[in-house]
Amino acid sequence: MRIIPILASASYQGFGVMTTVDQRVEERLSGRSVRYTRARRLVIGALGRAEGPRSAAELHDDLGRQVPVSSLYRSLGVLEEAGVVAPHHGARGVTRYELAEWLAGHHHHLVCVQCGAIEDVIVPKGKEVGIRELVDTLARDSGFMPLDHVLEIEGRCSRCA
Amino acid sequence: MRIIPILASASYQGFGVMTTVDQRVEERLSGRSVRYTRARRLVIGALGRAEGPRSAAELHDDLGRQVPVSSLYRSLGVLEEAGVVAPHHGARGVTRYELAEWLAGHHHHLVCVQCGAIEDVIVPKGKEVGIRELVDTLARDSGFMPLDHVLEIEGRCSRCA
DNA sequence: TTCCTTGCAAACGATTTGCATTGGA
DNA sequence: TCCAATGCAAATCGTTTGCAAGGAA
Repeated sequence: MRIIPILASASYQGFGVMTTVDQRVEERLSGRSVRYTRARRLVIGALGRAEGPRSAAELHDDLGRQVPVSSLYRSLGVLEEAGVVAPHHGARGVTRYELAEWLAGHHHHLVCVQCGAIEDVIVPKGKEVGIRELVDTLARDSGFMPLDHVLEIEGRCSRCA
Repeated sequence: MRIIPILASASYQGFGVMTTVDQRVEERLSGRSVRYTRARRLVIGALGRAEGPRSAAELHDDLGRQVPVSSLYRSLGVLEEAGVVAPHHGARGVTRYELAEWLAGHHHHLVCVQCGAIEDVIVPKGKEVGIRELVDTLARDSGFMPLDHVLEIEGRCSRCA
């Protein structure tokens, strides 16, 4: 989520000055009696540094293979349950995770159909409001209760073009 | 894709009167020297009848288990390669397929986070133009070559609400 | 102590593939 | 005819889980 420096930075959304992602996660987890263990901290750190959603295997590499893949799956599961990370389902049945929106800010995805890489993008506020209204209308008209939305832009990234 | 009767119907986009999905697929495949076999016809028929993307397992049921799952995977692979169907990656590593946009018309998805069901929706033309412009801008600004886009609206469907 | 987390390996489920057989242009 | 498509079973690959050991409260 590094692309969104402003939203992801220290003081965001009512958290006082100098509240880091790590601190906000810690607070949320303790409020739910969920331990913020070493492995979980490493995962949050890696996701905070990533440019987009990461899979368990990718995180395993990102973290220098010091955390076994099965533990990553378990950590990701707990963090997802706690609403700290959110899953994204991509090609070849791979699930990638990213920090939840209250941590990373609302954004959309550029998905490379060639190499599978996913990059985050943010939409200018004005446009985003338009999208949200559209989403609400479409959902309501179908008796659907909208919770979130993502605009997935598929194409070829600069490297694969 | 049944939700989009007008776009999916007989005469669409420059194909003469009474051109069915089946005929258009036949034409496209023969133009590429790809056989339109019994299994492939059944798959196209089932997708044409579906309300949204279907997985290999779901198609297996839809077709009364007369086509083995492995054959469905192979048919879907060929049809995807030929640009006749398009994949959608969902929860639990399940890939669902739908007719490509030139057959089904451009649309978006309502994804139920509870049961995983996906429903197609179309956006009024005016709004859709706005989305397309936004997509082009966002992609270009990131050195990305946009090919397609889907607005995924996640929420709870009427049955799960 | 007591409950939660971790690591390893076995289990699972979706998808892919090898191979012998069948089918379509 | 003759290569491509199919069916079945075995193999893959991402992900989940059982179980014993390690940690924190």
